[in-house]
Order: sequence, then C-alpha cells, then structure tokens
Amino acid sequence: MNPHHNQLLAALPAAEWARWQPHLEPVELAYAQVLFESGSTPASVVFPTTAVVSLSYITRDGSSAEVAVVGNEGMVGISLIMGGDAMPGRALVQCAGQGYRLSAQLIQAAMARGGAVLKLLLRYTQSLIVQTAQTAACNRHHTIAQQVSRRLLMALDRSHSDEMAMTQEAVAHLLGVRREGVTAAAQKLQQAGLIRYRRGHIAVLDRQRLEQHTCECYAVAKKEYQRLLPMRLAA
Amino acid sequence: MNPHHNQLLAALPAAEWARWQPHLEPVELAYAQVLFESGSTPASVVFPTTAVVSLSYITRDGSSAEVAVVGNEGMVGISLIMGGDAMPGRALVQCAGQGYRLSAQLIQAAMARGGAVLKLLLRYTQSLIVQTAQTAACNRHHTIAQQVSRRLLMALDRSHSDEMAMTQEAVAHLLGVRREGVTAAAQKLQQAGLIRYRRGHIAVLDRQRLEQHTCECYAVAKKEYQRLLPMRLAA
DNA sequence: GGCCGTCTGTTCGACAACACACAGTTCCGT
DNA sequence: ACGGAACTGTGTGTTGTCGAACAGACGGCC
Repeated sequence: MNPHHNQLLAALPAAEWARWQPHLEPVELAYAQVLFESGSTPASVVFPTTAVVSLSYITRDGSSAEVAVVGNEGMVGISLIMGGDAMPGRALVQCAGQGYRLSAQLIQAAMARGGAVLKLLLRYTQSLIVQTAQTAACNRHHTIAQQVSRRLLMALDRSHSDEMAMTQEAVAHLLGVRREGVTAAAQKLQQAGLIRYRRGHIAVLDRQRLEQHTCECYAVAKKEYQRLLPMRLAA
Repeated sequence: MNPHHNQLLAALPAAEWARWQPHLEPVELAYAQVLFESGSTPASVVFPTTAVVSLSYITRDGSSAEVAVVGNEGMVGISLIMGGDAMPGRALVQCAGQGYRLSAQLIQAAMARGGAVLKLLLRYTQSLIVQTAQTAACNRHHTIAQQVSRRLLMALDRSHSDEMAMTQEAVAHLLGVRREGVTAAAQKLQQAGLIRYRRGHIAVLDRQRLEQHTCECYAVAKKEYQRLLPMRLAA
C-alpha cells in the first residue's frame, strides 16, 4: 500500500479493512479532472492519498466558490453514503496525485451493515459540514488575504511537503475571487516572509506565523476534524 | 397533535412513530432563545412545528453569519445523530413558535437501530449540507438584495402565513450584513411591489416575482430538499 | 539559445458594502 | 393621551473587491 495512507482507511477496523482491500482500486487523479459532476450520481467514492480534491459550487453566472476541501484525511462522494446519491456541486482535482476508489455498491453495503464504518463515516461527514459552514462564515466576513492564508494552510495539511504546485490563478478560481486579489495577498505574505512563490509553486516558510495571520476559520475546522477523528498511527 | 406537523415526524414509519410519540415533549420556543450553544453537547434534538430556528456561526470579531435555517421541515441537533455530539455554531430561535423535543438518548438509540429512521435523518442531513454549501456560494457572489430575497423566501416556506414578524435589523444580523443594507434592499423590493413591511413585520405580496428576483441559491436548496424528502401527506 | 505561452505585477475607474451619525416614524405601555 | 423605546430612513466618507487592459518575467520546449 502507498506510503501515504488515507486516514479514513487507516482508521478502519481490521475486519472491515480486510473486506475492503481487494476492492480498493488505485486511481491516478490528474489536475483539473472532474471527479463528480453536479447532480449526477457517482459510480464510486474516492479516498485520496496524495491528491487534493476541491468541492465547489458554480453559480448561474459562471463563477465558482469552493465549499470544502478533501485530501488524505477524507473521502469524496458523501452523497452516496447519505442516501441521496447525487448532490449539487462538483468535485475537482486541485492537486494531482493518487487515491483509492471503492464502488458505490460496496460503500453502501458497508453503510448498511452499520457498526464502526457507519460511525466513522458519519463523524467524517460532520467534520465536512463544519468545514462547509465555516467557509460560509469566512466568505461573508474575512478578507481575501485571510482566505488565501486559510486555503494555503488547508492545502498544506493535505500535501506532503512545504511546497505545492498551484498558481495564483488557481487559488483565485477556488476562492471565487479575482486573480489580482490573490496576487496582492500573496505579495503581502511573501514580504512578511511567511511564504515564497514562483510561477506556479507556493512554499510555506513559516507555518506558525501564517496560522496567526489567518482567520480563525482554519483552526476551527481543523480542530473539529481532530476532535471527531482522533488519529491512531496513520503513517 | 399540533395541526402544523413537523415533516420529518410525519414521514416516520408507523411503528417508529408509535415508539416516539410518548417521549416527544412539546416545547415553546421564544424569540432569540438559544437552543444550542457552540461546542456544547445538547441534551435533546428539536423538531420545530411553527418555530423557525437559525444556525449561525460567530466570528472572532463578534459578527455572525447564518449557515442554515431549520423549520417544520427539519430537525435541530444534527451533531447528535452524526456521532460528534457537539459542534461549532449556535442554534437561535428566529421566529417564536412551537416544536417537539426528543432526548439525545432516544434519538441516538433510534439511529443505532438503523433502518428507516437512519435513512430519513441522513437524507435530511444531506439536504442541510446542500443548504449550507449553497449559503457559502451565495455569501461569496450575490448581492445583499438577492440574499434578503432568498432569506425571506426561506422564512416564508417555514411559516404559515404571508406575513412574518421580523425586523430588518434581525434580517441583517442573520445574514451578517449591516441593517442599512437590508433597509435599502427592502425598499427596492417594496417599490417593486414584491413585499410590504411595517415596523417588524414583513409580508410577501408576490411570491412568484420574488422568486424570480432571487438568486438561484434558494431554488437549488429547496429542490434538493424536495428530491431527498418527497412528502407524503404532511397536514 | 531563442521563442512563446503562461504566470505574475500594476494600473485605472467603478461599485458594493462598510462605519458612523443622526433624523423621522411607529407602536406600546403606563 | 402621552412619553419613550424601538424600528426605519438618510447622508457622508472610506474601504475592499471587481472588471478590464496591458507590461514584464519566468521557464519549458524545440
């Protein structure tokens, strides 16, 4: 198995893990690949390991807004376990990488059996709800600079080095703001020595100070995840 | 039982309803009453009948932002069924009225039994997720006027007449914007003949045109609810 | 090594929403 | 009937973000 586990898979009870393992199919997730389209029923759920996936809503006028981020701490395809099959909003690969796919049928069967899997996935879903709700509040009240910081930290948590391959344009599109706004924010952060960036790559230099610079939304969502899913050995 | 059913309760299978009924305690919900406080574990869930409850997040600087609305179509206290017990965000009674209370212990036991109750509540939870996500997108991209319209329609769906007791100040606080912004929006709506208001009361005069005036966020969330929870006889 | 596409930096005017301040009006209770 | 609290209307100036347009710089590719 890949050295970069998915944390939900890692938290599975041994019996369930044994049942899943033969059916987990490794998938390569390419940048900008659409995993799930708005309103259509996915054929499987995805547990990212090195990839990072962005869940975003597209407004009528064509602009988009990210409502949640999923990396190796979670699962993409909540609607399959909540019973609604489809859902508005699209799932877009934000950082290329790998993951594991499990068919809709199998994940639903596991949910139907109840027990630890159900509990685990519902707790994860709650953390996702909190993340989404916090994003709503953040969109209302916080500046672009704060949101850029928050988003960088969220990406950092889900990646495996200090440096991430993402352009300012991409960040702007995620947040649903103009690229110039992100440029201005990134400049400020770089001048303050918190990050360094060059042509499609952003490196976080001083994580602690970046966290201080960010709005509380980052910490709230992260803390809630950790409270709901305290991690035993993940690596 | 109250003539204004709660739609989730109404959708319960007969057997489950028989089990719940003796334990459902009618509660009077007063305006501005805090049902659940951020981070604390509630002792019970609430199924509003005539009351309307607002779920909002408070930012560090003290401003608030509503992330979802719950009326007689839903349930307050999702965290109890998702397994996390508590949750950030507070639940505030936005329109006084009645509801039914069910103890945490009993709702959790019902969830543990699985079956139809579990399915129903998870589907409702999904609709709540969609509502929250749509709110995030709306907060990002839409004008105050659009959001005021959306919020009025959401309140209207959950109330039982065309007229609602809510001040512009209250609406402003819900949306997390200034009161003046709401005043301006309300004036426009009134001049267009869509609503009429006077000192703490807002009446919707032309619902169809108000829906046209609103951003799509209203329709998306409502449609998703109806898709997930198609209602058999509710009255 | 040079070219070209992509990414980043910068500018300008426009506009929505903000903060603050205060005037006018309606309703409610005594 | 009246006084006062609460709600609504209005103005001024400021800030944050937007839209559009363009210049410069980096880096992969042939």
